Amino acid sequence: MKTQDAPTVRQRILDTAARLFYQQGYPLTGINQLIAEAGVAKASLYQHFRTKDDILHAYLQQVSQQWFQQVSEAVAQGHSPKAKVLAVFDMLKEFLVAVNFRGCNFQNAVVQLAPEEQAIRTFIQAHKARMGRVFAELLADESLAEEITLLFEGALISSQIRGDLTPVATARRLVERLL
Amino acid sequence: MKTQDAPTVRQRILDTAARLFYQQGYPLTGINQLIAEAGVAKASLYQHFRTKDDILHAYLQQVSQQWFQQVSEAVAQGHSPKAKVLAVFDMLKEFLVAVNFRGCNFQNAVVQLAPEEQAIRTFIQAHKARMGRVFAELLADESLAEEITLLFEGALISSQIRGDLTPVATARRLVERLL
DNA sequence: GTCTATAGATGGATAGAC
DNA sequence: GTCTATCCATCTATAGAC
Repeated sequence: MKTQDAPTVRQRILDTAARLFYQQGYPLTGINQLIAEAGVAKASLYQHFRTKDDILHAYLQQVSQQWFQQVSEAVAQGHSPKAKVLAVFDMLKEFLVAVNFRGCNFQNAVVQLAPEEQAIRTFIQAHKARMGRVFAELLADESLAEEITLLFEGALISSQIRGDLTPVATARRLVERLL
Repeated sequence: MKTQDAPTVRQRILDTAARLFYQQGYPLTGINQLIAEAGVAKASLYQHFRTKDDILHAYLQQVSQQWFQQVSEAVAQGHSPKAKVLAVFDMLKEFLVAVNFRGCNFQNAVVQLAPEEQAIRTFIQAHKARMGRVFAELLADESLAEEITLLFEGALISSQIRGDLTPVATARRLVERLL
């Protein structure tokens, strides 16, 4: 492995892409702005990524990894299945405040995708399926886990639209009653 | 009122915009494609709308009106509050199949908005608030209505991501239990 | 209302020099 | 890896002629 300092450039591109794609949206973020803010040359970018779509894919992979890192930390805090599930909803609260209610990276990406980008759509489906499995493994009740996943998704998009935490509070309240 | 044939051009633009914005997304749909498919001249378009944003706004207003038309038809079919609420979820099923799981016009729009387009974001919030009131008036239970609204939103986005109806079925099942 | 022409910016992507 | 120059397409919007 001779890639020792290469990660620096690639990582700077990915971090900048993560910020811009999330704040402005994927179609509204141009390559020119991306390289300007990342401080890399255009030729360097195209040495690490073949297309803009490749950057989107790599960025989503990175964010997915970070997301499940946060999820498992939240799960570790609860001392019962019920407490673990509720801890995930508490994590969601903190997350939304931290990102200023810009919603879910994956929901946002799927909405902004062009019809032909099937590979990325598939990746997002896998991410969401994995999130569903987190609840399913905690609860050992497939049907209940589906309901909670649905409330989680609803809380994500609704809080983004409203710009406040009330949907998460509503979801958490109902989850507590269901468990 | 001298506007008797003017609606034709304006309406053709709006209908085409509705189709393209919904299928391809707002940023990915260009004015040039819009006028080409609507069969109007560019100068004509700018006679009816000041900016592309104005078209988005008018399109959302039109779709919102049509949406609540469908909702009240669904509500009219039920013979009890519970049946009326469930009828709305049945309507959602038909809607999603008809549009091939492209999701909610308003959720999609809010995700694709640039940060500065506050007026349109406000309109979408009002649309969703009105949808919440539909459930609230049927149930006379504010907190229960919020939960059902949340399940509705979750079913919308989840079915879009998955590309099937299982989230709506899950939502409907839980709603039936809650009522 | 239509048509064409064009402005002026920006899009993604490539090539060559260093 | 950097820089600059450039390709061609597309973007929103305006102007002028008919």
